[in-house]
Amino acid sequence: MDTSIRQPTAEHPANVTSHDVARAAGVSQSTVSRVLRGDPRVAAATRERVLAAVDAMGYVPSDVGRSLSTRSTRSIAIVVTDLSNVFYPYLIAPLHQETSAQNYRMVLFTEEVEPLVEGNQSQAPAGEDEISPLLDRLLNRSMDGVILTTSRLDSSVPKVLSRRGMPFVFLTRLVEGVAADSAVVDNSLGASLATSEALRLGHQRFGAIFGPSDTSTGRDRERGTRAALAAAGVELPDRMVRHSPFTYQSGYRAMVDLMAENPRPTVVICANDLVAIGAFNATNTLGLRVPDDVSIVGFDDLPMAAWQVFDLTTVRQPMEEMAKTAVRLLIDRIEGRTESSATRQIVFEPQLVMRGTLAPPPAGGATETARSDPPAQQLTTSP
Amino acid sequence: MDTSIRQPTAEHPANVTSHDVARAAGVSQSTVSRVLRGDPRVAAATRERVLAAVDAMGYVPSDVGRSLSTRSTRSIAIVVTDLSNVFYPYLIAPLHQETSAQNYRMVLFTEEVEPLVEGNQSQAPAGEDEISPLLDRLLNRSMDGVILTTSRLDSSVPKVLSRRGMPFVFLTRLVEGVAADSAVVDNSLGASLATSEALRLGHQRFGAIFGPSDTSTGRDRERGTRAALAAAGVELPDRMVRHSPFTYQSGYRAMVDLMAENPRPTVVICANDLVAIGAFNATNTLGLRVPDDVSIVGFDDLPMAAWQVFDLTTVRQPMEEMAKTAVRLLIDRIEGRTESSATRQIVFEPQLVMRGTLAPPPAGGATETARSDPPAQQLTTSP
DNA sequence: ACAGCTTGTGCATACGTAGTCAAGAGTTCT
DNA sequence: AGAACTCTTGACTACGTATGCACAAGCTGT
Repeated sequence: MDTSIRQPTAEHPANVTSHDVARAAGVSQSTVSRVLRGDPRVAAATRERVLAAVDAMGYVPSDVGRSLSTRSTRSIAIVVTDLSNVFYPYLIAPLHQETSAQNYRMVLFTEEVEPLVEGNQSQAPAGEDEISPLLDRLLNRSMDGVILTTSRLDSSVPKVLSRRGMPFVFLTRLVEGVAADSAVVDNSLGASLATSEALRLGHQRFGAIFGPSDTSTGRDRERGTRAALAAAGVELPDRMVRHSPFTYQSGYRAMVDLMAENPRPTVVICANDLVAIGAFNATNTLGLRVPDDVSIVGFDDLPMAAWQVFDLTTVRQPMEEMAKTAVRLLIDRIEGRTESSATRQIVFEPQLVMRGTLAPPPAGGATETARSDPPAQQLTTSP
Repeated sequence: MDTSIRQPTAEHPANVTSHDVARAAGVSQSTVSRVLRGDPRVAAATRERVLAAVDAMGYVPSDVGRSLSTRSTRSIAIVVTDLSNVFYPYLIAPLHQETSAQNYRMVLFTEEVEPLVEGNQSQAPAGEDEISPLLDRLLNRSMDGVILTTSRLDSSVPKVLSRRGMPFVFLTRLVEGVAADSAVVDNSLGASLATSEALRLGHQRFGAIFGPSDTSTGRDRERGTRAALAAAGVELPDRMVRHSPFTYQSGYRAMVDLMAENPRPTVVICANDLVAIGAFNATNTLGLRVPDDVSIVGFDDLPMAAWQVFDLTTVRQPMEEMAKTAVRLLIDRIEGRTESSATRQIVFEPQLVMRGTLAPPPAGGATETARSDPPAQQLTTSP
């Protein structure tokens, strides 16, 4: 009959548990649990009484208690690198939408560039993994599964997750040599679509700002572009190529750099939209007009690609659909709806979105700066 | 001596617990716990033995077990509305950085517009709160605290959190009538800075695209602009004012609409950068030049405001600092470092960032479309 | 040599929920 | 009327970690 056996920690006043509700309703804790889980084996009258007590006391079941008991946290980890990249919101929004719809929670993690700690316990026992802070947080059973969106090709994370039997899915980027479900666009095809269209419009002098070679997106888009050029017998000399991170700044700088080449390219294929927009702004600074002086092509089709001032020709990848697919693949696996052996690789079709930044090359193909030089200087175009 | 009493659920193969480690190391579970928590009262030799077992078995402590025991989850909820708004990455990135640095986890939630469920249990017992799905997830003790970034002024969430004793902080936007820590910029001052500068440059015919009136940011920025204009005796007729959500699209549309007014404003004060960029793009479509034909001012100073093509004059709010401050305020409160009575309202200084979109009005003050009309038509400028 | 202290360790329990098992009360069937 | 059932409920335990308490062993000082 005492009001409370457990002292309520005084910190969070009303820390009502199912035991408290049970006592108030004059039933056992099991019955409270059954009522709340919707178990049919409860008499209607009892159910009413319990629900009344729940309401009166403002009881909210503890998720932690439930997780411990069910060994499921209904939480999904999203691992990204550069959170401030404008690319992410368009991935995170649909990810959140889908996880939420499936009654899962979404937790963000960033994969720090692993700083290769000095051989602390380098002689770890056979079969053991180095547990980085990130891996620790993914493996401490607070997460039911993981979505990897930004793995570099050499990341150890997927390997460890795989070895530990932690469900995970690749989204956007892949890491090879690890069997896992994935949702990606055909990056190589996308890049070749854009490149082929530029060729069709008559471009012969290509420039490219490719992404980092240690990402599958960077590498595959580069491959697609090179393949399309090779098929057309058009060369892409090294001096027309830059590699840079997927950022505005690096796109800007690479473009300034490329435009100093002589003769300069008539079209520049960019690693993604953000890089392309950086490049676009560089042309603005340099006093060059797009597409009159130089054409630009992006990749992703972010909403801002369609903004009037850019009107960027780009390759669309269905990010929303990809994100939602990734969540579904993952939850299927978490909830055991996937035969554990086979992995599912979902590859989406890219689509070329024609807008205003890709047009035929300037008439004559000569550039302004090239005018003062003898034409076809370093050009080795095969006809 | 039996290898395992508990059958390992067969689902996640290696589900090693501290008991397993203890058995392997020949110590008690308590000792394992103490070693891992860094408790000094453990003999060096024992510590070694335990750590060796931990390594060999790849043991990772269960966060759920720990949370249940410590009644702390080290998780912070971030509540936002429109996740795909480009504004958020610049908030989320520093939030994540700081939570991560303080060894907390960051979980994203969205506040759906509460659909006002039909009076289900409208006669809830006195003092009881309607628990929406969001509130349920915030109150189920899986979160140590909450950062509210987008509350509309009429949101019930802060009130309920407050009544339940759940620590929370307002970031960017406020809700009045609820005592809570907050980190916001002085929106009113910021807007008046921008407006005053436009006045100083000679503008007399103002237009404004204000934000939603049910947000503190929208309302306060509107107030600041109106106050500055009133102080200068300059009118802001209703036909020169639009209210719209904080989005690109709505900025674009409102600007098209405003530019059809006759005479049209010589400067348009925008609710934030995204709206301003929408407005900027609209001028582009309409064939108007910025700032030659019309000046535009934003608010926020997103990185893209500095992009060459925009070069947007705007009011900077230190989002990174604000975000990190919010996290610190919250963690102080969670960890009981704040006297529970007093709340801390941190107000940051806005700063006008002069760039290229704000300049003196067109010479003569007459606009092209106004040329066909008698000048000073509806103008009631006091000298 | 003995009281008192320090150090190191294990035992037992709390945290809040889910779910297993058993038991009591009623019901139906033969 | 007794057997077999169904329905409803409570007692109990598992989940994995942290920690208060007790206790054993070693150590110090007089």
